[in-house]
Order: sequence, then structure tokens, then C-alpha cells
Amino acid sequence: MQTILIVEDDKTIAESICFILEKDSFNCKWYDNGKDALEFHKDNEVDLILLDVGLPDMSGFDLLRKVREKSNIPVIIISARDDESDQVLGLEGLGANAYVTKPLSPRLVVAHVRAQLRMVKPEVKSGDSKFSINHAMQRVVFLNQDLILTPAEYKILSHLVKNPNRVHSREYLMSIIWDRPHGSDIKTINTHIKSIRKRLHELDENNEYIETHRGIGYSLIE
Amino acid sequence: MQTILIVEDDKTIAESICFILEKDSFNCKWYDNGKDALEFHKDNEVDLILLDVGLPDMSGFDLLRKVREKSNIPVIIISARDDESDQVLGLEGLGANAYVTKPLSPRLVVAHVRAQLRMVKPEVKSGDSKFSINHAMQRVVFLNQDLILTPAEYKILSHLVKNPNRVHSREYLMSIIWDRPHGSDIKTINTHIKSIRKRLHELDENNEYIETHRGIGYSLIE
DNA sequence: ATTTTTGATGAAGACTTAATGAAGATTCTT
DNA sequence: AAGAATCTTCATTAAGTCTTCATCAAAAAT
Repeated sequence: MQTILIVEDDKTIAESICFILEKDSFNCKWYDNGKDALEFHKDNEVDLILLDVGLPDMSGFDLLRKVREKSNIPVIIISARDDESDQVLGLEGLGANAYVTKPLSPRLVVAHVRAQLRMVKPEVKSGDSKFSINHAMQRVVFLNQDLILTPAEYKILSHLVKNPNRVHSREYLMSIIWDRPHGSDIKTINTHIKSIRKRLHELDENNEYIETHRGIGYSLIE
Repeated sequence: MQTILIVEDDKTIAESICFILEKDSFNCKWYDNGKDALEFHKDNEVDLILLDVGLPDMSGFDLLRKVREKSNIPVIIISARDDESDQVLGLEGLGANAYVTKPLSPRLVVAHVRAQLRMVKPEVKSGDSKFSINHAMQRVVFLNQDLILTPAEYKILSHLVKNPNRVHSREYLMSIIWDRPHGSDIKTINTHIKSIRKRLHELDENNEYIETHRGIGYSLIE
């Protein structure tokens, strides 16, 4: 499921957008200020940002600049001002991907969201991976053999397999294991990774598929 | 060079857009009707389409539908009508990527064009630097190879790569490494720079990418 | 030319983070 | 409720990283 981060201080607007997006089976996270939104973006995998430029604590443009320091995911700017130079600055200077002006209909926003994600998603399914997923059986397949995994291990490894060659923070991997917030130690992930590695080792002696990124998290190498 | 196909029956508008795009070193092809445009698209490599929905011979929506049968290149719809349901239809139903309404400034159109193309070809990085950043893996890429760096080295080098050809003081580079104030020796930076240089040397024997500015700090030369 | 200042270098020690093995807590099944 | 499987925590060990220091080299100042 794809996660949309909404940064918008008007609760009514945010809620109606969220409502439609969630009905469309997007995962939706809303913040009414830039600071918390940035914090969330740092530790989580976000597929698209809907950004109101008129925030209480910081300019949306500043936020966008910060986001762009670490990723180039699609960003749609929401603005009350239909000002051309603002649009050009956002699109050209800071690398936003679209610009919609208020008043806006949630339906239109969702159309823009989809239009952006359609571009990004063309998943390059490389067929030569040693991993695949047997959705029906809820199993990860490694070297043509079903892996016996515990539920938590399955959630982590299947996510890594679906999103290989990129770092996943411990925070994010934790959020995958639980549906609801759960206040347990972030180090738990280390232990799960340990046991996943052990199981992979049983099938491939000298593998180094799961890479540790010190201070950040883990990634699966294809 | 990238080719933009403009389908627009208003000659004045088409010409002014073309003018700016070509100044931006895009290759620009203009048709004032759908049939010829489709013909061109069939036989040529087009990177993006700017499409006016109000054409003499066929609806822009029909044209878009035909285009989508064989490719999913970015399409930006130009419309005189600021009608929401039209927008939703274009974006959602037919797979357009952006929607701008007349009256439009050529500058804004170009901003949209760039915003779309940036998605498709992320490596449109100004000039052909030997450095880039792999955000997904949180790695600096040098000569098409991922560099394995420690956290502090990554923070320093990625900042230099994002802001090349300018001097960065040691004090500032220190502030990049720590979130909170940390009273350690400014000379620490020298050691980090040393090890970054060492890693670069392993991939390119006689390089001198990081320049020392005596009494001030360091800079990265492209 | 000599002194002074500043940066480069290599190595040691302090510190931080991750891996590991095992024990306790929790959940699920029967 | 008992037992098994799983999840989490903890203590220990191992590995990796940061900072400092002493020494050497280079540049600037005298």
C-alpha cells in the first residue's frame, strides 16, 4: 500500500482529502505543521507528499527544500495563491511535481495524486531475483523454496523483497509489524533480522542479501 | 535532446511556447490538428506531449486515448475550460499527467514540462558530474559506483555533492554531522575529509575532487 | 632563510552501534 | 490451563566509527 503524507493546517480540507484517499486504499498520514511532517518523512517511507505552502511554523517551500535533500518523491503543492511566480518557483526551482490552487475539490486532488503515482510506479520487475512472493500461501520464496517464517519475519522480509535495493529504517520496519502503535524497543528489529538471516543461511551458505546500514536500517540486495 | 510535441490550434500560443522550449534546448514539434500529430507520434520518439483539448478535427481527449494505447509518456493538457470534471476525466480517466488552464504563460508551461520530465529522467542533473546521490540507498554514487561511507562521511560528502563549487567552512560541516551542539574539536573534519579522499582515491587514482581552502574549509570541484 | 601557522597523515583510545545467544513475556492453539 | 511458538528484552561480545593526539609536510609571514 502506498503512503501519502498530507501537510495541511486546515483540518477540514485535510480530513476530506484523507477520507477519499483512504477509500481509494491509500495509506494516509496527516500533519498540520512542517516540523512533525519532516520528522515523519525522515523515518518512514512516503510515496507522495501533498503540501500546503501556507503552514503555521515554516514555509512550505522551505519544507520542500528539506525533503528534496533526501528524496525525490512526487510532491504536489496546494496553494491558496494562484500566483504564477509562486508556481514557477515551486515547480521549477524546488522540484515540485504539480501545483493545485484552492478552493480545491478532494476529487481533483486525488486525480492529481494518481496521475503522479502512475508515473513513478512502473515497477521494473527484474525476473532474475532469487526472491519472490507466493501471495496465495503467504510465503516468501527463496531459490525456489518456500521459506518457513514467523508472521513478523514474513512481514519484514516480504516488504524487503517487494522493495529491494533501498534502505528501510528500523522505525518503518517496526510499523510494518504492528497495525497500531506499539511502544516496544526499536532493537527488536535486529533480532528479527538475525533470524531471517539465519534462515537464509540454511539455504545459501555464503549469502549476504540483507545489508546493514549503520545508524539507519537494512536493505535487501538483489 | 528531448522532443516535445505540441498540439495546439492557436498559432500564437504554440509559437511562444515553442520559442521558450527551444531556448531551453528542447526539440519542439508543433501541429495544429490531431490527425497529423498522431501520425508524427506514431513514427517518432516523443518525450512529452502538450495537448490542447479544443482541436478542430478531434477532441483532445480522443487523441490522448489513442496515444495511451501505445505509450505512457507524460502528457500535459492545456484547456480553456477550468472545469473540474474535465480535469478529473483527463487526469484520472485518460492518464494525463498535468492540466493547465488558459490563459497561460509560456514560462509556466515550461515549468510544468520540466517538472514532468524530471520524473522520467531523474539524471538530468546539470552537467555530467561524476557524483550523484542514490537516495533510496542513502549512498553517494561516484563514477557509477556506490560509495560505502560512514554516517559522518555520508553527511559531509552528500552535502558537498549537493552544493559543489563552493567553500564550506569546517564549522558548518561540523553542524551537519550532529543534530545537537557537540563540543568537539574542529579538526575532526580534517580527518573525515582525509578518509573521504582515501575512498575516492580507491576508485580514481589521480583525483583532486575535494579542494582545501586554507583557513576556511573545503569545496568539491565538479 | 627561518619561524609560524595551518593542513595532512597514521595510529591509538574512547565511544557507539550492531550481532548474538539466551531468558523471560506474550500470544495462540489445543 | 498447558504447551508450543513467537515476540521482546537483556547482557555480552564484536565490529565499526569518531575523536584526539603526535608527527610530518606545506604554505604564509617575518
